[in-house]
Amino acid sequence: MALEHLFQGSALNAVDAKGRVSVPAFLRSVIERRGDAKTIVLAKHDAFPALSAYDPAYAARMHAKLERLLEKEETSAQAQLEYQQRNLMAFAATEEVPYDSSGRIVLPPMMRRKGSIEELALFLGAGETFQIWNPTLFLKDARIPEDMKDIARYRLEERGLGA
Amino acid sequence: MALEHLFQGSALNAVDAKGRVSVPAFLRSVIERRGDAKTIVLAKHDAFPALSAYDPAYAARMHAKLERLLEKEETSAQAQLEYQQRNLMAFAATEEVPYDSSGRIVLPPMMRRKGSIEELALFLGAGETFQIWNPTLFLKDARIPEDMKDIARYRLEERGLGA
DNA sequence: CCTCTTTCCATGAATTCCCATGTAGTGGCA
DNA sequence: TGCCACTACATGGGAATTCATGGAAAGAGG
Repeated sequence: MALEHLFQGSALNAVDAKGRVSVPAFLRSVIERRGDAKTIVLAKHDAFPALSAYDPAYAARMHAKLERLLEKEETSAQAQLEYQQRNLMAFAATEEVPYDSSGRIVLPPMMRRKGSIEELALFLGAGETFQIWNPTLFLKDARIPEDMKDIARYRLEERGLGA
Repeated sequence: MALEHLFQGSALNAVDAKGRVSVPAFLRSVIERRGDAKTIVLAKHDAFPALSAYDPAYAARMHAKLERLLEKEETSAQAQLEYQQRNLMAFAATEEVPYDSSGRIVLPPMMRRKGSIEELALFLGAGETFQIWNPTLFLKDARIPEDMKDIARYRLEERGLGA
């Protein structure tokens, strides 16, 4: 996968009273290069108390991969069930949200809660996907390297917040 | 294959006294992008006590797929029988229902019963198809991952129901 | 004529769209 | 090199639309 199609960089944006957030322009440009949808897919991150986000084309590839797996493996009841579960997680537990001409999405209330997002959203590029964090939780999480936290601190200072 | 336009997201809608339910707008938009029918096809889900639903175009593709399977293994009488059964299930055991201008369908009584749907219908995107559950049964089913149940619980709370 | 079904209208809430503003970064030009 | 338009972005507010949902009216069938 070409480098110019990977999500990278970081930004800290405000979430307004209506739940709107600007998706950083540098992430949007990657989304639009990877496919031409002006939409992102949101999911609860499976390891962190944050959200994971990606473009619809990525979601479609995940689906295709699941289907191929199912057809290969013998149709044991166990394999069938696992397929059903993963499929539900991949689609029912995610939400596709469009961003408007100014690049904003509205964080669906459910996602906002699952990701514990409050008034600030920390965007972090992660290659095939990117993450959206509550910066406070990010700084608290013991699993996050100090260097990464420095980035978050920098973004907070830049805004005159944090300290 | 139509990798774009997959069903995703979740919603909990009311079923009124006449058996009417609003199909969530985000699912309708996928249906109409996949083909231009304002109709959904309902079937009993083959693994869960719920309904499976999709667009007419998907039904047609399933049929084509079954036919191809048959031609491949034409020699086997066993395969013939399986084909007949699956074809019957795919068509006789399904109902196609149109939704009106406000996006509502009337759940056919038989389907309502097969899916054990009462006064609430939980819609879950599942990629090529979506599911319609009685939220109570969903929460009871041991095969459903806890993360998925959280979503159902959230949708119930949102409505001031459940816990 | 009565019952069941489908169509139409009504409404409140939620969501989307559109325009306005501040700010920062870019490049041109004297 | 210092100043000034110009543009891209993030953000705010309010207006206009859409959505889910209830109920009434109209139509079909027995």
